[in-house]
Amino acid sequence: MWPAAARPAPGVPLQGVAMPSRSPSHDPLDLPDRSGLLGALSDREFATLKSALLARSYEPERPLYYEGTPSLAAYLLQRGTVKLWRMGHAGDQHVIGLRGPGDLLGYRAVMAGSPYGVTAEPLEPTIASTIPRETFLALVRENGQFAFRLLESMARQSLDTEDRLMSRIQDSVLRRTATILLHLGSQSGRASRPPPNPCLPRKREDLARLIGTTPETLSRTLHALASQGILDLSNKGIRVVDLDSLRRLAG
Amino acid sequence: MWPAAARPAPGVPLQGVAMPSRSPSHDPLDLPDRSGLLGALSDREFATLKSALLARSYEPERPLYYEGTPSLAAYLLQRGTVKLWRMGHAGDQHVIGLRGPGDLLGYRAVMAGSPYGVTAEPLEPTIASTIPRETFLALVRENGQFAFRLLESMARQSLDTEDRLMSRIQDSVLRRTATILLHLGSQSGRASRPPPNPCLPRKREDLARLIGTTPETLSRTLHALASQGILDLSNKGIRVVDLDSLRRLAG
DNA sequence: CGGCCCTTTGATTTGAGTCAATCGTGGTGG
DNA sequence: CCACCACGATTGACTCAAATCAAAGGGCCG
Repeated sequence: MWPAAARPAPGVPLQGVAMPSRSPSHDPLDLPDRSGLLGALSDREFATLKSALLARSYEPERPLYYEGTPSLAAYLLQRGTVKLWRMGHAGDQHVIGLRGPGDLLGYRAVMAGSPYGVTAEPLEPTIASTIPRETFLALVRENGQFAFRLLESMARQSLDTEDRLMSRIQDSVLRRTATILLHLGSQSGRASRPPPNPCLPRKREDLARLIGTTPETLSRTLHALASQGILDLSNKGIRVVDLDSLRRLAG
Repeated sequence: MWPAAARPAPGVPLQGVAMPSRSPSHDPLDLPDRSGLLGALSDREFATLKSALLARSYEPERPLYYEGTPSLAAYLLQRGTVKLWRMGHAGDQHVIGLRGPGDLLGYRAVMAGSPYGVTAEPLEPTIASTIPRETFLALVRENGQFAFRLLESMARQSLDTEDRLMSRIQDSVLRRTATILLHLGSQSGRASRPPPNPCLPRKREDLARLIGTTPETLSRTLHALASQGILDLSNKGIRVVDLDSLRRLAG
């Protein structure tokens, strides 16, 4: 069903599979809050939901759920970053998007009544609450405002995903590389002036997969950019030298 | 904003811009019915909606709306087939999907509050009702069941689109061709035994864009399949001869 | 009959993947 | 302290699917 590499390695112990309960109110990150999507819930609904939730922690690379498996629940991400990817025929990963704290995961499959369309894999230690399928559906059915917000959210994400996939279909590796470099560079807050950008995957392979290419091709692309003085690849770290040229390449 | 070729040609008169009202019950195709998504509406809502609707006919190749323009309305498709496509950097079309009678168009952009993500272009003479943005949003806000059905529908379409785009990223033209042939063949109800399949775009170029390739490559692929006795390309119409082989190729 | 499209066929190009060899670097143990 | 190893990064050579460019073929309709 899923590639061996992605399956939980039997030998590796799971740390903190069941989240120990924390102090109930002083660490908001560990409890769902009502900002964002959940803001539409009434007090009663929120209370009901909380009682049905099962908060867990997840280790990096141990997915919350797997593409192709029955969608038994939605997940409310409370802490950490999760990468959503689809498996290629050769078992390779195609990253569809990233999600962060406050995001709701897996609800699309739940609403469609289909298996999960992606695998949701934490990039770092992550905490998420499980919302069982029926609980979630009841919530949507009974709360029009919640449904409305969900619609807005799903519509935006759908457009966003479509953009990302279209880019992979029609843009050259060079252009996609430039785009990612720009995107990842800016997203790290105060830009990439401090030489090593913490947001860029350290390994070439990870960056390559994010762009949707191979390490070899990425290497060539990066060095081509470096030889034009657009990047600086001095050991450990990619630094953008000529931001304007990079923007031009990204279109 | 959009390519000149796709913009409405100013000189061509629109036939039947305002749909004349027909006998109220004997031609259901020309009036919105309450099957499908609209089934969730109450009598009152349905009446209100009908009074707000503006039914129009559209000529082939004259889009209902254009990618990148403000999403002013959703459209209820009543007759005809509409192709949804995104523009490539070179102005080329990338077909995202097809929609038929009963489908709701453009609601994703309306819900997201963004410009349309695609261009909706009729493949044949088409009739559709315009649902102004605010009317639509009010409907969704006030009718939880409608919102719920919309969520289900959007979730399914989103997964479907993602599948289609992923397939374009990682499958060969041969495989994609086989898949489309299968898909379009079965979707036309009582299969493709009557020689010409009405659902297949009659022009090679449209089919090619749907598969995500060029007419030249599609022609080669089709004839390769024909020479293996899998297809019959006798003039006017593609007929599937060896369904099993086609399934095998589609994976 | 003669255009006009659309389709097909042929020849060539090309971007990127694959396979394979080499290079660097940092960690390890002798 | 240094040789050596392991692993990732780089470079090179080759392959390949599909796009592109270019040139015929058909049909169909006025």
